[in-house]
Amino acid sequence: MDAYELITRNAEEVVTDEEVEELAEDPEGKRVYVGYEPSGVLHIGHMLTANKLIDLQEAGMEVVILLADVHAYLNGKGTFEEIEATAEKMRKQFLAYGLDDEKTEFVYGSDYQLDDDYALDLHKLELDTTLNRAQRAMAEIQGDETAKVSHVVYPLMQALDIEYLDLDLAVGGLDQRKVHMLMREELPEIGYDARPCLHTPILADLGTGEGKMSSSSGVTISMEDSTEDIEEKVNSAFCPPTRDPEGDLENPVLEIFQYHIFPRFETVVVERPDEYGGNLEYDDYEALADDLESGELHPADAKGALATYLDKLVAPGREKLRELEQ
RNA sequence: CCGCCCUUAGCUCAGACUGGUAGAGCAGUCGACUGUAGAUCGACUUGUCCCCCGUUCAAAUCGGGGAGGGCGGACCA
Repeated sequence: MDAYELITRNAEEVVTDEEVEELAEDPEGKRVYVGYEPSGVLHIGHMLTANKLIDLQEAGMEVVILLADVHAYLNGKGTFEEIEATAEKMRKQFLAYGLDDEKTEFVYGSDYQLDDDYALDLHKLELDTTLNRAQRAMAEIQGDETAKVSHVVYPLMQALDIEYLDLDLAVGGLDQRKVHMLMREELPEIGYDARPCLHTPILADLGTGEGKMSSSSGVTISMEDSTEDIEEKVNSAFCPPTRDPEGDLENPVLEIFQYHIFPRFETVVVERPDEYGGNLEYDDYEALADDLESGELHPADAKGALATYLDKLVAPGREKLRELEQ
């Protein structure tokens, strides 16, 4: 797999393709980031962007993880002390998950976001951005809450972070799209370069297969889950024997194979009783999805394998959490 | 500062006028059927009715006070 392919695989959107192609020509030492509001426990959504970061490290890039404590504060997630504690837990789980300690730089937002020059640049952005625009950028992150002033400052800081962390590429879920577009428009207005960005998809709800509605309600897999929890959640997942379920629905089991399992494992072995034809082995996602579609692979067997591999991904983080509690 | 509206199950809300031990839809849980899930049947669960004080035999409901949330306040029409 060449660098460009590795950098862009499984991305839902690349902005712009030309700019990323240029990065891919010499990825060594280029800086990329994802910003996370600290939460004590890593979940499957964090893991999805982390997978992309691992790809980028493999391509030779330097990864910056922003532990966005100030953002969390602005989003009403608690006191700084509380946020700090969860951020540290989060950092350790990312390392346990498989990010390279040598090539990963963890930065707290509060390390630089309270400096004078940052604050002045932020005000410059405020002066240049309409309330309406900032609020729209924030809508996905904010949910149903009534907008506070802190909520409109939030995306402006995200834009500014990309300059202050000296990045070459910004990564995020598709829910970050409007924030990144704001960044691309506004950074040049205050004299900085717009950066390219890369968006991972938002996977469908595991329980219902309903897509595109970011985080919120449904079943989620996290580092807190025991092996049994994972088996149970995966077993109760929506999984018709097809790649394209009726209507707007997606097949979340296939999605997890595509975005979480195959990027991290060379081969996937589906254990199957002789009664149903014995074990199956796959080297890539397409082969597995084809077999599910054709009926060669039964959803129940696919789920068994999915739970096994998901558990392998979660196990180190789960272990780390256990250590931290002692 | 002033005015109006809202607060009841996890969610959206009914019930308040006319006091009598709290309801619906969705969600959730459990069975049946499928070698998964869903769909479909069948059953089940769910409460600080925002808080305090008062009236009353009895308050989600009436009265007073408070909290939280939403919307509004010029001119023009």
